[in-house]
Amino acid sequence: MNNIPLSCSCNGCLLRTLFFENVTQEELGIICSAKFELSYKKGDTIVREGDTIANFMYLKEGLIKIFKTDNDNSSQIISIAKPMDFVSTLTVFSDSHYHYSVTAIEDSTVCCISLDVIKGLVTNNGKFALNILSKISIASDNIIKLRLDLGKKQLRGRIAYILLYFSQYIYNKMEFELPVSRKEFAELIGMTTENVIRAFSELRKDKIIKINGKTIEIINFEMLKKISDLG
Amino acid sequence: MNNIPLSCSCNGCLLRTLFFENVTQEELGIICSAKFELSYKKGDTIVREGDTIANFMYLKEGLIKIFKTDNDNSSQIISIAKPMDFVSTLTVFSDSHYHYSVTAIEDSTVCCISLDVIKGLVTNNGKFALNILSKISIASDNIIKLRLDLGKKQLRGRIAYILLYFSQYIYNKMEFELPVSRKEFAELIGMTTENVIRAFSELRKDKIIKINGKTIEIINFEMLKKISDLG
DNA sequence: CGCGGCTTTGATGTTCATCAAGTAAAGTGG
DNA sequence: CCACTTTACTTGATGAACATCAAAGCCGCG
Repeated sequence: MNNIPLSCSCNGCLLRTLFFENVTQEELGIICSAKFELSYKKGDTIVREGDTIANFMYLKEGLIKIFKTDNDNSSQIISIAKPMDFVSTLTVFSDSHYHYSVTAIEDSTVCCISLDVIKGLVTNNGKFALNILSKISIASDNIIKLRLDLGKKQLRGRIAYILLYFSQYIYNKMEFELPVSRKEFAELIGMTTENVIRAFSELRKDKIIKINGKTIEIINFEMLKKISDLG
Repeated sequence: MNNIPLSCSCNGCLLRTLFFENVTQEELGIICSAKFELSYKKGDTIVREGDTIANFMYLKEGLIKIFKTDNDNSSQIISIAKPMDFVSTLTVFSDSHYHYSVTAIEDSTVCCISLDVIKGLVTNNGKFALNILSKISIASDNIIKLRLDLGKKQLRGRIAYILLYFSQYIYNKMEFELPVSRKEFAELIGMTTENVIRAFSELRKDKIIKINGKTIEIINFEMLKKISDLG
């Protein structure tokens, strides 16, 4: 009954444990032959606001930003997604067109499965449906929590919060390459580029972080956490 | 095969068209006997952050606020929900406890169905599952859109935006009773009570709105829309 | 090599929070 | 029902936080 060719890359893929725990071997065979992977270089556009939604996409490798462009040339970054996160944003099941754009901020690999195939699975496999519901809810709630948390902090608190987010949630290291420009950082926390830079400089002068271009090292974690919590 | 008693209130309920379009008469019978309605007076707590989630709840009548309380005694209002909207917030399918609190801001009626019953329907009825997925996505996306829109505006823009939200989305009238206090308005847009009042006064002086206590009348719609759009 | 975008710092003005103080409204207990 | 307390509302004055404008150095890329 195992319909997956041994050569299929789905066999060793971590994403299986995320979404496809509850599917039969037969269903996995369908997914495996229907799926295709796309690679993107840093800076490449993966999804453009207004595009028709055809595929269910999630991130296998890399890092992406989900954002919205305004009439003028300013943007708001909604969230940063890491491997195992949705790419397709939340409107996959509720609209035929994307509400937001997605761009790779590191070299990335995206796994795509036709939305029709996924909808077929949801229709025929109740456990899969419940699992997807749960995953969608978590993804939404994370974004809402991010926006609420940022909304009640001011500049320094927001900066500290996002630095900790990168350090703990994305890289799990005290030293890391900032994957976004100062401008993008500003677009993520809703402040100006200049003030992001100023806050960085202050944190450096106060010996809370070390900065070398895009490389950030957290040298006073406790203080950074305090600034994030109180500020 | 019609298992709904003619006396059952589900028969004439608008909520049926929202969630239960795709269920069989038999399934509707199950829902009908499992559901129960709860009434709340203005100011009553419907859900408290941290409570165990037992029911799938949506608003039949009234108006509610979904909010989060901080360690100190300040709150952030996440959104205002009107009839046909979710009450249970988004974590129903992803966590066993509520992340947010819900309070009635007008006399309200909530329809409750055991979460087990809903999960059973999702498992056995694929079309129902897809419909729930779609509704959950829309609810999430609306909240995210609200937070993003507010985030890029300043005081006057936020005030105008929310006034239009009440006028157009909730009441569909140019004159309405503001369902929230000045303090709650401030908690919704993330500014202080004093500045909300000041902005109201300015809009009144500029003859864009009339204010009489909680009664608001929009007398220059175009200008209010311009303020909302531009900032 | 030079252009454009990113980064950095400083100076200036706007927007907003905070503090203070007073009025109005609404609930509470005798 | 009235005195009392509390909560909501309102305005002004002040300072802090932040955006904007300006200028200069840096870097990558055609």
